Formats: sequence, structure tokens, C-alpha cells
Amino acid sequence: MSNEAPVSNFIRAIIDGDLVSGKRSSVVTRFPPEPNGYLHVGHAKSICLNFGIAEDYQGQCNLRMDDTNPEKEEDEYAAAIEADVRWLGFAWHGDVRHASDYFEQLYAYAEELISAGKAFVCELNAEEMREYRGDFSKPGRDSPYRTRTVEENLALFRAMRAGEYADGSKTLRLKIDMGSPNLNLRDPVIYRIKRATHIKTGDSWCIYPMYDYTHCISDALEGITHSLCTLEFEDHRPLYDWVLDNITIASHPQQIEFSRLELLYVVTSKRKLKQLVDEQLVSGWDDPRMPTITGMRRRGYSPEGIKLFAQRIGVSKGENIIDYSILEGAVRETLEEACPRVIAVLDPIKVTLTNFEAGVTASRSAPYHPHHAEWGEREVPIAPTIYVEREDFAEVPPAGWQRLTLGSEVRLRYSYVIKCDEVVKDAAGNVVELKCSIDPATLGQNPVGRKVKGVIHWISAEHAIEAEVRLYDRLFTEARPDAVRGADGQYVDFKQFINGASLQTITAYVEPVVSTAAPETRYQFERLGYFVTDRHDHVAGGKPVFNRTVTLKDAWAAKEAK
RNA sequence: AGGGGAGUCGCCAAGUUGGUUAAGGCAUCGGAUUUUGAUUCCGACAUGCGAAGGUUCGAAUCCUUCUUCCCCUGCCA
Repeated sequence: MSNEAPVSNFIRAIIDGDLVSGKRSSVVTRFPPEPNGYLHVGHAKSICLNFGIAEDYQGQCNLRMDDTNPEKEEDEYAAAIEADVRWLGFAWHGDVRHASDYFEQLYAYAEELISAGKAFVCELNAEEMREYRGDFSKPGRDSPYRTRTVEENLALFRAMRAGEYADGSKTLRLKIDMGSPNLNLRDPVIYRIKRATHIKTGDSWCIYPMYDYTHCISDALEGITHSLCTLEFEDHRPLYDWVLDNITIASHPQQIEFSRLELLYVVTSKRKLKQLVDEQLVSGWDDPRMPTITGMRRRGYSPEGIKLFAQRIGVSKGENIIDYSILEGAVRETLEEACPRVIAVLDPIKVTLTNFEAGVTASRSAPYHPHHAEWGEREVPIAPTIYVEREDFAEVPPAGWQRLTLGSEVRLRYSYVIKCDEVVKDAAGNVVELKCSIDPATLGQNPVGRKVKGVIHWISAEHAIEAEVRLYDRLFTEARPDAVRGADGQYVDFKQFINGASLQTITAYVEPVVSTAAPETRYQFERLGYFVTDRHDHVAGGKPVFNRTVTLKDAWAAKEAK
């Protein structure tokens, strides 16, 4: 877990080298999300990497909103991003930064580039620009506006800022090389005219800088030493370096790219996630089935579980294709030691204890955790009528069955061994009740002369309280819902693969102690899994509302499935 | 006149100035403990590093050729 030594990876190797060689004397990283959506599990990987490195090297990590496109960015997202990072347990250095904090400096650097003859105002429209750019096999052609004088460019750029031109009518471009095999270097646009209200700067600007131009300068201004990003930006690195090499700036961070996470049975495109929300296929960004950080939180995943997951998947430049079960496994593992145990029956079948004797048949108390005696115990009262899990009874048991069946014995967890003597059915043939007898000599001790292997959970009918329980399963039935092609070779709409059974809401019986739990309290329901009181719908003192976080590992079910 | 990356066990992933039997985790399979078929604990798990050649006393690491996969033609990030 978090106390394990950090796993070596190529980025740490680079940093170690930089520290030894003296190229760097400290480590400063940053996490730079665009506030145009909610953070998801892929961002969690990046957050753990950037903040984790800063912690391990006693450096710092900044949180910077990459807010250069006002058309897509919203305050709601920015606020959610801060909350998510904090919830994961990380603390950014100083205040939250914004690329927009640097708009004035960015503008000044643009004038510097113009003055040096390295940038020009272009009047090609989008379509023309695409045509001039060429393609993979054809070099591009110089824009007819490329040869304007410095004075003309400066005047035009200032007029752009002053709002004298229509949106999209002009751009500021770098003069690099239209013949470069790297398309990013074919005179990239660094400013566009766009009249949109910005979340931080309002309407004070009508020109906005582009990512490639903004990101490197923002990094440099913040004194970032290692700028970590995903692989698709590898082709942008020459541009990152070109900009910093051609302006007057002291710092030059090193961009290092790593592979992005591809989690199976999940989509992690902000656009697609937003589609699920907008089309109400989920209840919102924080629907417990969403791979968003806020969704995982509501599902009951712990920050520790997500961090353990990030640690396990590693950091490299190879494909990082991870099965969803790895995430669940990491979460389950952290919850094992952290959650108190409690008993719940999700799908009850009534059991009458035929030889129950008031005043003689006794109850025991049960510990909240098998390895944490200090967490205390609570009484688990027994009564003449109890509920057991329907799936713990089989009329025709398969080979190896250790649970209840007619004529056999089973241990009631924390209580007696019982034997099923009679199965009661309704007119339709459904099992509606089991009549069982207690072996009075088995409370707190094993029966003599025979071994009872099975243990099932149960709850007293008269003591149990009702709870709403939401059973969640994965959202998609396909491992790669957004990469399935139909007979026509086209991608099939990923929404076709939504798992219709990904949410099932039931009423279950639980121990009364949970009703006073605060929202976001996690429990293990013994033999079933980990459940959390819903962040929004559970109210302490009211009818409990639980979300199933993840089931327990189930060797029996796995064996049966084979 | 295309460019940029990556191929080490089922899934991740260390290892790369060539040097003992190729780390570790997850999964899996055995076995022990267990009043959760959970947990925990033991043990097993790549004569092999995309393929084929070559250099060398010695190659996952160097050379050659081949091959597979990913990314790039927004005034998005």
C-alpha cells in the first residue's frame, strides 16, 4: 500500500539522473486539468504520479487550471476538480494556479516573438489553413501573410487584442517550418479571436492563447522542472521546446510523456462521459457507476484504494491496458482492513427456529472486525424467526455445497449450528420458509463428533431494520465499448453497450446500528461485500441508503462459474 | 517527404555504460489456518525478453533486417 516503497519507473530514473548531475536541484511538478469536465480515473493516475513524485522528492506540485478555451470551461468543473484532488488526499503548493493568470505575460511574449520576426498575423480562414498545412505526405505551403513586416504584425496583433476584428478572422501564428514532417511545427496558431466570457477573466480578452503556446510558458513561469503528460503530446514536445527557446525566459522545464490508462469496461473520454450525463443514462457525473473520481467516491471507493491502483498499474510508455477487476481488487484490499463488519440480508428467506426457547436460546456479541478487537463488539440478537440469504439455501445442492440444504447442518455466523428439517413452499412451488432446529450445544463451540463446515449470515426478523440498497455492476457489457465496429466497419455507438443490469435497487434487512451512521460510512456486509452509506441520500437516523462498492472475493462462485 | 512512440510470463512492470540461476505486483494453481467459500500464511509460476541473423568468453541490453501495435493533418486540450 502507501507504505510500500515507490516503484521505480523511467520518470523517476530521469529525475534521479537530473538530481545527481546537478541539472536540477529540486523537483517541481504540476497537475494541469482543463476545467471542461469532471476528473476521471485516468486523471487519478496522473494526479498520483505528479503529487506522488513531489512528495517523494520533497518538492512541490502545483494545481493549474488550463483555462485557455472559455467556450468549454465552467466554474462548476473547476470547483469539482479542486474537491476531487483534495479528496484523494493531495495538497497542491500555494494557491490554485490558472493559465489565465499568465494571459498578460503570454501576450507580452507574443509581442516579443513578433518583434523578433518569429510570429505573424495570418488571415487564412480555417479551411484555407487546413489546405495550406498539407498532410502526412505533402509538405505545407507558406501562408501568403507570412512575410508581413514586424510593424504591420505588431499593429495587427494589437488591433486583434483591441477587438477590432471578427471572431475567427485572424490568428497569430509562429513562423517555424511549413515543410516540417511534424505537423505541429507547420506554423502553428498560437492566438485566436474568440468572444466568449472566461471563467476567470470575464470579457477582458477577446483573443485567447492556444494550448501549445500557453502550456510551456506557464510551466516555465511556475518553475516546473518536470512536466509530465501523456504520450499523445510527444509530437508537441519540439514545439514546447521551440517556444521556450525563442523567448526571453529563464526556466526550461523538461516535458516527459507516459502512456495514458486504458481501463477496460469503462469510457474515459470527457465527451462521452458528458454524453452519458446529458442524455441521463446515468444520474449525473457522480453516479456511482461513473469512472469519475466523484463517481468512484460515491460508489464507496477509498482514496487509498485508488492510490493503490495507481501504484499497481505503474508508469511507462507501453500500453497500459488494465482490466476493471484490478481497480476493484485494489479497492477491496484497502477496505478489508478499514471497514467494520456488520450483517445484512439482501434477499431474505424466512427461517423458523422450531426449538427456540425464550430465556434459554442465547445471543452472542460479534466483533466489528476479526483482526481489530479494539473496535469493540455489538450484540447480535437471535429470535424465533430469522432471515437468511436465499442463495444460501439449495434444494438440489451442487457438489461441494457447504450451505443450507434439507437435512443438513450449517453454522449461523456468531450463533448456533442449525439443521434444516423442512422446506415450506407456496402453491407455485417457491420456497417461502425453512423450518430449522438449533443444536443448543453449539453456541460458541464446535459440535462434538462431527464437523460443520458451512457458515451463513442471518438476521433476526424482529430486530432488523429495512434499508435501501443499490447494487451496482459495471456500466458496460463490452470491454472496449467505444471500439466495437459493426459489419459496415464503422464504430458502433458505445451507448449500445450499457449494461441494463448495472443498477438494481432493493430493500434489504440490516442491523439497526447502521442507521445512525453518517453519510459515506463504509461497512463490510459479511460474506457479501463492501457497502457505503450514500453521500447524498442517506440521512443518519432515517432509513439507511447503501451503495454496493464491491463484492467480496468469492472462490466458490468462481469455481461454480467454471 | 511522412513523422513520433512502444513490443520482457494471462495483465502491469523493473532491468538498457553487455557479466552470476531475468526483480516485484496482480491474476492463476497447490497447501495450512479460519464461526466471512473473506482475510492471513506458506509454496509453485519466463532455458525466456516481438522474429531472424550477427558481434562477443558472455546479449533483454550492441549491430543488421524484418514484424506487430499505438499516436499525429482543431483557430480543442
